[in-house]
Amino acid sequence: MSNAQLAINNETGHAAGVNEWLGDGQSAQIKMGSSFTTTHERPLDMHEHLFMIGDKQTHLYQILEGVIGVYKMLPDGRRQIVTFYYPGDMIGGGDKSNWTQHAEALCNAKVRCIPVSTVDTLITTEPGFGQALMSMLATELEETRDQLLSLGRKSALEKVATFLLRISRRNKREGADESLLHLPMKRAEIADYLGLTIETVSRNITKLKTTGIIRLESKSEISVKDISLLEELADGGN
Amino acid sequence: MSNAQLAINNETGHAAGVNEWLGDGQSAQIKMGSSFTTTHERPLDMHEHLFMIGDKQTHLYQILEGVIGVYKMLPDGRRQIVTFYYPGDMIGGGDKSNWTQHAEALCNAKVRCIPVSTVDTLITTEPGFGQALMSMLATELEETRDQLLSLGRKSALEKVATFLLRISRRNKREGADESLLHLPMKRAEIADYLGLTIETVSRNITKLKTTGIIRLESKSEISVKDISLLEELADGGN
DNA sequence: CGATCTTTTGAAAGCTTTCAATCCAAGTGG
DNA sequence: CCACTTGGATTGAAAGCTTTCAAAAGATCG
Repeated sequence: MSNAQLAINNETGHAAGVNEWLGDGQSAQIKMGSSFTTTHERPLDMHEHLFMIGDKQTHLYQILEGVIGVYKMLPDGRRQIVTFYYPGDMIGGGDKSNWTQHAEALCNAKVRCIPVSTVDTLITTEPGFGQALMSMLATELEETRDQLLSLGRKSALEKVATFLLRISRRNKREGADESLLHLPMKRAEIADYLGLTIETVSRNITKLKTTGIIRLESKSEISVKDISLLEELADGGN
Repeated sequence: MSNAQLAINNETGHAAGVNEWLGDGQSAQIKMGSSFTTTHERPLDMHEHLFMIGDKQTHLYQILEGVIGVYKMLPDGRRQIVTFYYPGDMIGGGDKSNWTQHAEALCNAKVRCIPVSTVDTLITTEPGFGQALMSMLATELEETRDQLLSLGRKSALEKVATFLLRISRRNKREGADESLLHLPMKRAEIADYLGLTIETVSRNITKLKTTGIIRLESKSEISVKDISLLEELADGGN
């Protein structure tokens, strides 16, 4: 059970243990005491919605493949992506009966659907499961607060640097190359995540490229040439 | 036990039930099964820190009086306040052993300190307590995501309007006058919460005043003259 | 190879910040 | 009781950064 998928959206490196019960995505079953509960997988095409705001929260989702973007919108169409979920991450865990935002696949994806009733059962029958869920929420809150710092106080260049660094760190944590970043999402989605426009994102990626800090292998493939410089930029270099 | 203090930082109106165990701030004891655990209160002067980043997380705190600001900083001094905690709110509940941000009293305040060991005990002995904590975290995550939308996608005027509206709704929820807003914090703290400068906050409050949407009774006392207009502004008027 | 979607680049406009000065309210001391 | 001091809030003008509008350059797909 120890593999990269064990991470629960844990940017901070916490070993949130929800997957100890939910498995690593290879099995379709969840152990509950001595019995098992069957879940089902759901494939998602690029841009397909997993749920929309107001939908009844019937399941928790574990990302198996691809990346899911969760976002909020203003009535006039402005959009803010609040988080990207990667394989191994769990979506849900709150106590709301309805979703309070939209979730859309940013590329072809696959999720495991766990009925909320199963989750409720696990909480009462499996000691530690509730704690794991709590830990997951706490980690997510922590990351969201970091993002607040980015959106509220960082310049466009710093935001982009922070974003790339976050991907680099995720790679490192999962044993992948921390210098080779894959961006599964479009510039528009990076922009909506960083509170910028497409053009500003593009310009600042170009700036990082010109400075020699990164290299664009392709539009969605970036190699970091100088991580320490990137870190300095991301934290408001000092 | 049913009073305004029951709210757990619940902007969304959720009746998170942690205070069912922790009481309403009038008692110094917590019921644990048939026994009680004693906690202690701690008064805080204006600008006194409740904890600093990196400090060991020894207690959870329940706000009894005043307002506490929780913030993060960049190495060069830029600050982002991630949330304001009001009476009835709980600080903590994550699973981190150390605080990941600073907490400072914005005015004279008082908190009840609950040892983490007590919390751990409550989680295992009091059915429902863990759920209540989880609910609290979920609500906080939700609010933080709303703030992301503000910081990432709203104009300065919209941010200020949203901020005032949030206070108005808190008042309403607690049975206070939704049209008379008391701002316990300085402009500088509003600015650090909204990702703006003091001057921009001031200018936009003036703008709201000039438009007749609000009236400044004093520097920290605002009366809302047209709530629906304020709401329209806050949500990106359409 | 043409059509379409995405990214990049350029130039002007706009909004927020920065820098500076003034205003205000509260507290202090004579 | 009235200057005087002080910290905070407001207002003004210029600078700066990001957005907007527009167009060109790349990709992708049939």
